[in-house]
Amino acid sequence: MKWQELEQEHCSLARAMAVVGDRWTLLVLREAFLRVRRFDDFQERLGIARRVLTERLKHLVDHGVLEKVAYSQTPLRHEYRLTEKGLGLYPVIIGLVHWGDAHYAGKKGPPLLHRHKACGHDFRSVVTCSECGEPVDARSVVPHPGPGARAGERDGRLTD
Amino acid sequence: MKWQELEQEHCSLARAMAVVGDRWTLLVLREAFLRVRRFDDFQERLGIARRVLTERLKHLVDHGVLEKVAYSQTPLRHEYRLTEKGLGLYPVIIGLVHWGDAHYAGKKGPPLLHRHKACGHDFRSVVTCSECGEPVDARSVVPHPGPGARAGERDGRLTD
DNA sequence: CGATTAAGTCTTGAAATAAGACTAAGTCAA
DNA sequence: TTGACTTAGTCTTATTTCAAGACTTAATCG
Repeated sequence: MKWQELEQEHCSLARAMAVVGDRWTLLVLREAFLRVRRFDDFQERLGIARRVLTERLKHLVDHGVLEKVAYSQTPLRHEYRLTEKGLGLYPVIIGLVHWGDAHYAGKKGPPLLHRHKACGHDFRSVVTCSECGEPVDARSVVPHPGPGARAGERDGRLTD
Repeated sequence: MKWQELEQEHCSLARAMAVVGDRWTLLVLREAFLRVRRFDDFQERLGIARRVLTERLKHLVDHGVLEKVAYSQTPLRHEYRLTEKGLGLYPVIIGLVHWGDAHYAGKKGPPLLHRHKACGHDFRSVVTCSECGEPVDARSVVPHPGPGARAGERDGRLTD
């Protein structure tokens, strides 16, 4: 399968991966969530090849994850900001960070903590059910075909 | 930056990306969460090049995300199963799926729904704060250096 | 025996990446 | 008004990775 064909895939994860699933994109977004906005800042902090960064930023802008906003008219300069759609990736980012913290932090603990403004505490993210509010993990979920499933869809199968 | 150098990085997200951040790995894990376990099944469902699949599975096994378990002695055959560490990636997977559902599902709705066994409802994942239980989004979080931060760490900076 | 299954390995041409030099257009300081 | 600097890229080249699919190995099945 070619990578671009992913966008045509039926699965939501595949489509999400077509947008954010390459080696660099989530690292670019990490920086964006840390309020990095300018080309050279992304480049320097990540050590990414400039040509690749150009392409990734364009891809993210094309998909509405970032927007290019002028912050100066003379000379004309732009910066990249997360859109609402981009902010919607926060659960993914924080999930990866907390998984990394859990398994790869050194003895001293994680390099970065996250404080919840509303309650003032450093927190871990807990995924809960939108319907009952209880925490959810992989074993407590059963996937099944939804309204957008095609006939013969294999996903959601429960065979074992 | 070379891709392998990511493992040396200090940031938890970077380290997580070194394990699961390539084009194919999260799709392999999606299948694993759908209880796909065998080489040929992964290969066929994903259309991934066999050489690349071999490499990815080995990488995931080396990092303790999957484990290789014999399910037959004669002939000797193995399957790949998620470990506890691998199951810990569920929040990331479900986050990506729900983001994909929100932005890329067709008119009919998402192709796959997720039922919470405990309450019996199809649900969306809601990220909440481990300390106060309230929902959390990007804007309600302030990152700041943690115990594992190095002097001069740039992450967590709040400059704007 | 010959076909089939499972889990890979190997080969080859095509595509993506890393590293860093170079460019364009404007600002600032002397 | 020249020369250094800033920002946001583009371009080039060598290296690495990937896609596609043929081939391999070892055992079972009919």
